[in-house]
Amino acid sequence: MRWEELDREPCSLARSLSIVGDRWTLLVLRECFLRVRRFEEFEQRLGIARHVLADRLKKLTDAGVLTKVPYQERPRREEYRLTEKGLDLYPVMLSLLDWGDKWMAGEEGPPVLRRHKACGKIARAVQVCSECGEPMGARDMTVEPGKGVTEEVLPPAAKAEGK
Amino acid sequence: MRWEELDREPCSLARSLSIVGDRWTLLVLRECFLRVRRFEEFEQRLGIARHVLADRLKKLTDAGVLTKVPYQERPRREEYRLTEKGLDLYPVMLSLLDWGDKWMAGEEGPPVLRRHKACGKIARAVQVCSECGEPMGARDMTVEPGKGVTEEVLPPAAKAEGK
DNA sequence: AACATGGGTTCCGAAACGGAACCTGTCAAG
DNA sequence: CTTGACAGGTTCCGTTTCGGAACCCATGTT
Repeated sequence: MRWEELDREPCSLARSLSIVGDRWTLLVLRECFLRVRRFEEFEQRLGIARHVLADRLKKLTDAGVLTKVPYQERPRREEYRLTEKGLDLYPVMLSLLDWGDKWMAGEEGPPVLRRHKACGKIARAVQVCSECGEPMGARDMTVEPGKGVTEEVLPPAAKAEGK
Repeated sequence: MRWEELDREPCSLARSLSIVGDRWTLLVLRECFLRVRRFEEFEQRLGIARHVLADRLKKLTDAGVLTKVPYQERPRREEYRLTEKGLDLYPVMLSLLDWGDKWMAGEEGPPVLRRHKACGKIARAVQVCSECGEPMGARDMTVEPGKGVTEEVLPPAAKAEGK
């Protein structure tokens, strides 16, 4: 599996990682969700090398995750904003945040708290089934090949389990 | 922000990424969730360079995400299994899978389908609030600093919003 | 003795990264 | 009308990391 061809792998995880699966991209997107939008502000807050930042912003824009919107002409300046596709990455951020809160926080607990506007409480996310509303854990699921994918892409152990 | 110090950043996302935020780690973990456990099988299914695989497995084991369990003595052979900490990464996998299914699938739809054992249907995950059960979207949340974190870590736009 | 097996380690050239310097429009000040 | 500032990059160079192949090692089989 080569990195440049990840986006054509028959696996949605691999395809997602072709966009967000590197050192910096998800940190850039964290800033986007915190409403950071300008090159300099990304750079200062992240301490990322400028050319790496430029490259990530370009890739995210090309991928349709961010979009450049002008905020002044003469000289033309543009800022980066999340598209719908980008906003849809929120569950990814949230699940990583929750995992970090649970497993990587020290004595002091989570460094940043998230409050749910609807109920006003500090909350974490629970994943439930889109069809029945019951919780979805790692071992509550079976996998099966979709269209255009052969059985072999799934390892024997995973296939056996579906039977 | 230096890569080697990511695990001490006051941000659960950064801390999570210090473990899973590179090219290969989440793909290795995908295989783990598909019940792949042995060095050779990881290598063959992923096409990863052997020393990179050895390094990732060691780091995941050191981090407590995987554990080595012997499956034979003489010669001693060990396989890698997900710990509870590792199984807890399922929401991360699932949210990346769902995003890829939605945004990166072509004409043919998602390459692999996930069926929820509880209801028997092909399903995706929905994130709901652990406190009130209502959906949690990107703009349904506000952030506030936790213990030991000063206001400055949050950008002005994010702070203004909480008011 | 020769070969196979599982799980690595070593070595080398290519790619990605970190840090600093430099470039490009535009405007404001001296 | 030169100088400087600002935002947003690009270029260059030395260090890490990666991809690919070769090699190592304990054991068991032919």
